[in-house]
Amino acid sequence: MTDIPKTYAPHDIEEKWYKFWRDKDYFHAADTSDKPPYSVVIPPPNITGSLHIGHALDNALQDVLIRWRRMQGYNALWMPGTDHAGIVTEIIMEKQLAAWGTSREELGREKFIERMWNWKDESRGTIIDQLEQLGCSCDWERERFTMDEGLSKAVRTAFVQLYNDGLIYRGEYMVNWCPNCQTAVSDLEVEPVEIDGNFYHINYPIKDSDALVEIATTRPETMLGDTAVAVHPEDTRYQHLIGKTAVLPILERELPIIADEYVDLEFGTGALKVTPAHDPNDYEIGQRHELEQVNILNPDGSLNENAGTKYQGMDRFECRKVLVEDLREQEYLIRIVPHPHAVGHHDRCNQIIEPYISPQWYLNVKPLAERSLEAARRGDVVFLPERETKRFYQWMENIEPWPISRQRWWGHQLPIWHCDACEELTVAVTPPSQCAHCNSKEIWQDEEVLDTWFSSGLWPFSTMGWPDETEALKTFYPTSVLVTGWDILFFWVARMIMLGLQCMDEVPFRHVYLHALVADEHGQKQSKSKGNAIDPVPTIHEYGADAFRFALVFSAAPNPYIALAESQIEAGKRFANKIWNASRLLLMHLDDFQPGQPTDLTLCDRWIRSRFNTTVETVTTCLEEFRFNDAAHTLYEFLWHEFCDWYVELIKQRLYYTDDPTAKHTAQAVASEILEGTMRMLHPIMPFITEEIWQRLPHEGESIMTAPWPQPQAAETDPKAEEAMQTIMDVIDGIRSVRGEMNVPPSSEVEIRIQAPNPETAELLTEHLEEYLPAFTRFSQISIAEHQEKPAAAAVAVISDNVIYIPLAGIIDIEKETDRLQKRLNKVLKELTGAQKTLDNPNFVDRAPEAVVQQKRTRLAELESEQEKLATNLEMLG
RNA sequence: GGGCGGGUAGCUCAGUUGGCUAGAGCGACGGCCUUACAAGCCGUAGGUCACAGGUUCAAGUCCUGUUCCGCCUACCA
Repeated sequence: MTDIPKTYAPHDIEEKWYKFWRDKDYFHAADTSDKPPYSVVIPPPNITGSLHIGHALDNALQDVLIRWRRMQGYNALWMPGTDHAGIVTEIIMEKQLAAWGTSREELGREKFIERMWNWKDESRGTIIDQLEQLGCSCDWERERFTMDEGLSKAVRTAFVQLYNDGLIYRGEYMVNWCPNCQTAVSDLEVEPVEIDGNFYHINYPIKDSDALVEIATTRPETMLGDTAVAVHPEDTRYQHLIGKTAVLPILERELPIIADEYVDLEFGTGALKVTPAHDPNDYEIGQRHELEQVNILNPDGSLNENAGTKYQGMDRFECRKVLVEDLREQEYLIRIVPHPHAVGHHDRCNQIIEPYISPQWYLNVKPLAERSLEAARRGDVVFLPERETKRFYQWMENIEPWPISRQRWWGHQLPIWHCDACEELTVAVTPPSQCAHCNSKEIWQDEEVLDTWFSSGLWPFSTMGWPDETEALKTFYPTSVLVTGWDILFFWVARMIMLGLQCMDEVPFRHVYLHALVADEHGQKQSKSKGNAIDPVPTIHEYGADAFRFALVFSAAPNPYIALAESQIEAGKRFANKIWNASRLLLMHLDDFQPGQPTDLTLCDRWIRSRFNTTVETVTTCLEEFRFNDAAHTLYEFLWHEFCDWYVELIKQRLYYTDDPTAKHTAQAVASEILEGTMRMLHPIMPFITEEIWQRLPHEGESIMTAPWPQPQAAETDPKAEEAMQTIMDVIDGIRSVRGEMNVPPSSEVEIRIQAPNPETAELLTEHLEEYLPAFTRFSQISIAEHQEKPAAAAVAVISDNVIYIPLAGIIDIEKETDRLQKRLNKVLKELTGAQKTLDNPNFVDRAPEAVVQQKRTRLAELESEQEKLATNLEMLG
């Protein structure tokens, strides 16, 4: 037992235990079991990605829940897997190809996809390995990938169902087009970014007159696609122009001047150029007035033939520059006014999005959203923290059709076949050999792929084998809780709820816990470019997985952001070391321990058992309520500041020196029992160190992972022991405080005289203090009596109605002692006045609960006693 | 424009349905290498809980307003 290293070295044990758990198959949850089910599906990380701190938090919390429920006796499934992450992954690959001097077009679709799969196979291990390093107890034999065969079938099945229900349709509308990625994206993928733009004021001549109308635009190049000018119908400035025709500068296209209430009288010049093909509002106006749509852009963002020969082929931003110069030269340009405004950027590549009309596939989510809202309102799914419910409602209530097609290659190809013969569509789960309408063999599959979030939306049931009716689905669906960051509530959580209700007729999870995003220690978002990101892997290496996990869980308050400082991880490491060393001490004195029930329990034994019992209750409640940080905090406080600071110190006497084998045995038994139980409670947060220590302690079973979660034992709650210990600890603190403040060196032995007017207190202190005190401070002799004479030149501490005298001849400084006591007295007086005032108020006595009043009275009496004793002693100092 | 969250110790943050003396980690200061731990131990200082009202016997906690910060959402060219 003495071969335990002095400091905790995480690396030596982490790998060992993880392998042990896996070999024992503890992570696996059976499809059928007598145990009640508990299930969580992992938010699948990008298969080609690596673990960042947000993942670390997310998965640490899931592992806490899973390990805890598993210990509670649930058949706990943590379903792992990865996501193909369509566009981002493809962009990274394209960059790599460019570096190799080639491109996806050059390779062709088939070769490109082949490369993607190779890359996927190579990099899969990275993120999985990182999750393992973190200690995640995922059921690895169930690992899934969004593009594996089963999940692909699920995607096609869901698509076909939705199509047959008339919810999927194709249409040519205005979409957010990313010229860089050359695909449509949904509203959610567009991030408005404030830029320092300009307002370009331009004169449009009125046909057959010298009059001009001044318009203002932030995107002058779109004028090449203008097909009207609009004013507000009640705008007196422009009444005379309505119905007339303006002439587009440069292209000289004729533009009807129309009246539309959309136009804001106050904004700009009040006259709006209308570009139905390149602005969502103008598109609507165009629909209302049956305006022509002139598309001036190619998919790559360059200008097409409709823009005129001069501008054709230019990129849109280059065109803007040239065009503005031309307008200036031809005296159409009036002025350029700086105008900061938000412009949509693609969240995956950060390039400016263009509104663009193109044929896309849409999912009409409105009916699914209504069902989801009903389910949420009924409480079938509960959001935590509660404020997230409102966000969910708000988004669901204002939901727009979801454009689900992407003009990319990496992803699930639409299960749609076009027929060259009859031009009808065949939509099927399995590839058809002929057209369903005319039986022609001249069919080909649509080249587009689905939005990645479509397959992610099926994740809670596709991973369990849907559309097959598997045992896993029967057992584990709906899952118990989904744990993820609030930033993907709409992207992912909302879609899973909609698709879960659609495909499974039941919400995918009962609870959604939306945790914080991790920021740095100053509340700044962590990002690689800022250089303030904490990288989990080196962090685990430096501090250990347990320390890192503890820091994450300890910080996981229900806030939108966590400011995680390196110092908190450091604190986690120190905590691990504390656990290690407390265990080390105990283990060094367990050589002769024969497991068995402790017999003669002393006061402190009963106290620590009672405190442990309370801790079990608190921690369990915290976890039930997803208050992870409170759970961690409670355990930290108990283990460090109660068990280590007091209990362990108190039993050293019995462990080291006693000749009484029963006394020693009791100390050994209680201490190991408490530590063992605490390790079990701490296991979900710090799995490795707790297993290592648990294995060395007396225990039942082969792993802490499968050991039962501690149950509160009502019989061990002992308020009397807690009260008595509290009194003793207060007295000890009083003595320590005097010594500390008077700078009495720890080595010097002082005399202690305690006046305890209450006979019960006097008896308690007489019985225990002499025994307990040596663990905390040195003294030559101690006397406890109901009355004491104050020795000359003594320092004084007042604890409730007890007075502690410490004669300090030669050390004591009258002035310093006077200051010290006066300061205490002031503090007491301040609180006393307040308490007196409260109790003098008849309304308080009448209306406050009896317990609160009684509490206040007790406190007042205590304060009066302290005040009196402090005053007397001050007087004696002269 | 609409909505949400926040302002508590030098820093980062806890503070369950209003009710004991507002707490923790880190940092600061003073003292200790006491055979589990200096990644430690002991002690000390530091807060008119953003501001102004209100409800209540009682407000960091509930309500109203003001202000500052952050975020989400939205079609102002």
